[in-house]
Amino acid sequence: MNISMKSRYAVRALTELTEREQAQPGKPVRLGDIADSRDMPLQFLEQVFASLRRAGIVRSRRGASGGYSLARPAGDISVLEVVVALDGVPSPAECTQGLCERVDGCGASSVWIEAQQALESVLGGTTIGDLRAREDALRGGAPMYQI
Amino acid sequence: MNISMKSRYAVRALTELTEREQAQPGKPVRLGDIADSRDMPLQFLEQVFASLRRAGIVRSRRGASGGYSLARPAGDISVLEVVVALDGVPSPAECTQGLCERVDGCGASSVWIEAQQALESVLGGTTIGDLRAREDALRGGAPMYQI
DNA sequence: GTAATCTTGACTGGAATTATCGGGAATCGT
DNA sequence: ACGATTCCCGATAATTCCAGTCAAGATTAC
Repeated sequence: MNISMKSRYAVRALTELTEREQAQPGKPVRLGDIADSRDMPLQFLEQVFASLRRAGIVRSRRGASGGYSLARPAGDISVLEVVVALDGVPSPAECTQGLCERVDGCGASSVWIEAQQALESVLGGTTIGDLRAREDALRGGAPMYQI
Repeated sequence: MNISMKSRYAVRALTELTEREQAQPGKPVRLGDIADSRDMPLQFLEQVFASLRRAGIVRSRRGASGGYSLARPAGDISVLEVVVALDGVPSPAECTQGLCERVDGCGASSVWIEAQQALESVLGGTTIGDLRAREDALRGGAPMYQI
């Protein structure tokens, strides 16, 4: 169940990235801006985004006025995918990865497997786009559009 | 917070304890027997069972021909309860414990909370008695829980 | 060319995990 | 009473993992 800071930073950062892309479509977003606006260590985020890029979740453009963009629409990127890219498949116990301590007659492994499936179901059913929408809702009826 | 070896040993050990109690009701089971039969370090198990005793899951009897007994029927002991006794509430991210890094406008925390609830639902809905029954099924040659 | 930005790998300090050790206290059979 | 057995408990060691930092390199815009 190792959902580490990497994954959590990644989810927060991707939500921020989505927001900024919506504001200025097509323009890459600097990692420094994301780190600043959500108070995350920049150099740590660099590690995180390197993994996200290898996983095909974001695209990068180097050099001046470079930055990161989503490789796909935010609604097509599940939280599970992000977690897998950074921490691997979230499993409450190693049993679920075929490394059961006692292969024969271990009734316990079934419950860990079920737990893992439940976890995957929740994380796989939520996208970065969903989280972006939830943040809008949390911000109290979108002050920009208030009458 | 992870599901550590302590919790996994505990679940395995309690399943074994249940089996042995069914074979010889009323007789305390030596920890050494449990450790031997499922290949777990005895002194580590002692730590585990100290926690289980404090949590009211098992009862102990000291001295020669002493040992441990279940404090309640195996069907009334949930896996969640065991995990909580050893590792605390299993939460995929600290957000869920009221320690969100960014309280205001963090849409991400909701997904971690949902994940935790799913986890608790699975672990809370399975008892040691269930696992014991599953082992019987596995040994009977009818694998019910394969993926 | 120069500045901005991503890319990569090594490194570190601290914390958590997984035990191990050594003795102590209660209990039973004889 | 006595000794074997078993649980009980605190300290400690070995290992691994995590979160973050550092430093140098590659690529691009201007």
